[in-house]
Amino acid sequence: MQASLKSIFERYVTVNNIFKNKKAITTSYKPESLPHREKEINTIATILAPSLRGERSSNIFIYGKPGTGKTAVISYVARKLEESSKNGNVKVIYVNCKMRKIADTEYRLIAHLARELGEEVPVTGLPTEQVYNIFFKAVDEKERIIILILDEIDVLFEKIGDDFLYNLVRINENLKNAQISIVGISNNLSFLSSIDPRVKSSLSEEELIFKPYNAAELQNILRDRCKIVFNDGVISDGVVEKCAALAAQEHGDARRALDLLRVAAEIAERMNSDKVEEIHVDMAEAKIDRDRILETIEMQPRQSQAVLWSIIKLNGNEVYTGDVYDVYKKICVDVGLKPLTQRRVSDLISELDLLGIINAKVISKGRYGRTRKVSLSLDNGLLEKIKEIMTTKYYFQ
DNA sequence: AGTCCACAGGAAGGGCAGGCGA
DNA sequence: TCGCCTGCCCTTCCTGTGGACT
Repeated sequence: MQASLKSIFERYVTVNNIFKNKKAITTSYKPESLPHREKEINTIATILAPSLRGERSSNIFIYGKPGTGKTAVISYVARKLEESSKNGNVKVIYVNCKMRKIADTEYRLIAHLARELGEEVPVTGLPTEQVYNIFFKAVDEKERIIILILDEIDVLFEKIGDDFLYNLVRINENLKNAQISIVGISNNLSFLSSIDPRVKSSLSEEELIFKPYNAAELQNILRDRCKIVFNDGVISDGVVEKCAALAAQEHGDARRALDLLRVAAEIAERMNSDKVEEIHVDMAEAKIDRDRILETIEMQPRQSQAVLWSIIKLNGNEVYTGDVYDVYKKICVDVGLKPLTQRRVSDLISELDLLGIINAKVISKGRYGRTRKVSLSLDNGLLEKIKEIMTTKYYFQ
């Protein structure tokens, strides 16, 4: 092993100046206290408490912007509830509806729920009705209360409509032994107004709104976490304040604040610094955005990358859907891809827009038609990096 | 006011893969 | 093996649209 490499590894093994418990700042960490959410915790606990006596509690609909602690609070209460339930008669099932391959179709969602209850359901092949039957049977197997948490429920609704919700909120009518309570979590308040009124009234028997954290609250959250995660004195003055202020600008997102702190500390560690300084937070902010976009682009299917490449090649001009499609067809010939129809390419442009990689705005050019004006939403440094990846790794010319 | 353009975007359905039960 | 089912990606067909032009 080269001497320099050896010294790098040795330094990581022998000294770890910054982190005391790095796991405590990862997304999977479940904190033992949730500052500034005591009221919400108590409210939810009060609503769900009847389940401990074997009675069905009201369904709850929770709304709040990302990073306002919705998932953390409900997971915390659910965990405590399961711990308090004697003979395990309370079962909590948590589903993140944003997860692909788990909850992006009605079949997959119900199959996933059935699997959570120990049933085996094939990935495809069965009629959806049969999967419902398997799930209903598993639920009703014994006397118990099931609390079903559907996180980002609006995402699922957009994909598959509200039939599944209709079936789930009415499930208790057909159960003999068990009862189900549903907790729906959403970032989007208008979601409730777009669902079937019967489903809406059942789903939102209780409603809770999580307000964004302000900068002072975010600072408290970060300071609490710093005590667990970092060694004493490694966080310089102003670092916590800066992370909190940046996250407060983004609708009071605690997750963003913690991410900034974590990445800043990692950068400081990599730079051999004994302390995390404000400059590391600036670098962390740039790195988080950059990594997210690069990772997203690399995960795109080749057709989508070809569309993006055609937009990159046209960058700097007035670019419309028709122009993108013309260049895209040439690129397909160059790299041996079968060109898709304009209709499909139009959808791919929309998807890239949704991912925040490009901006696509529908405009009308009068008698010259209605189209989308497309531009890149990437800074020059990132654009150069993307060009490098696209040409060397994916062979676009 | 009517026409026209270049699409946007919804709906329907084809074709394929993967899987099940008989 | 066959018929049936779902998911996914895609095409085809269609209607709708905003504003420049006539």
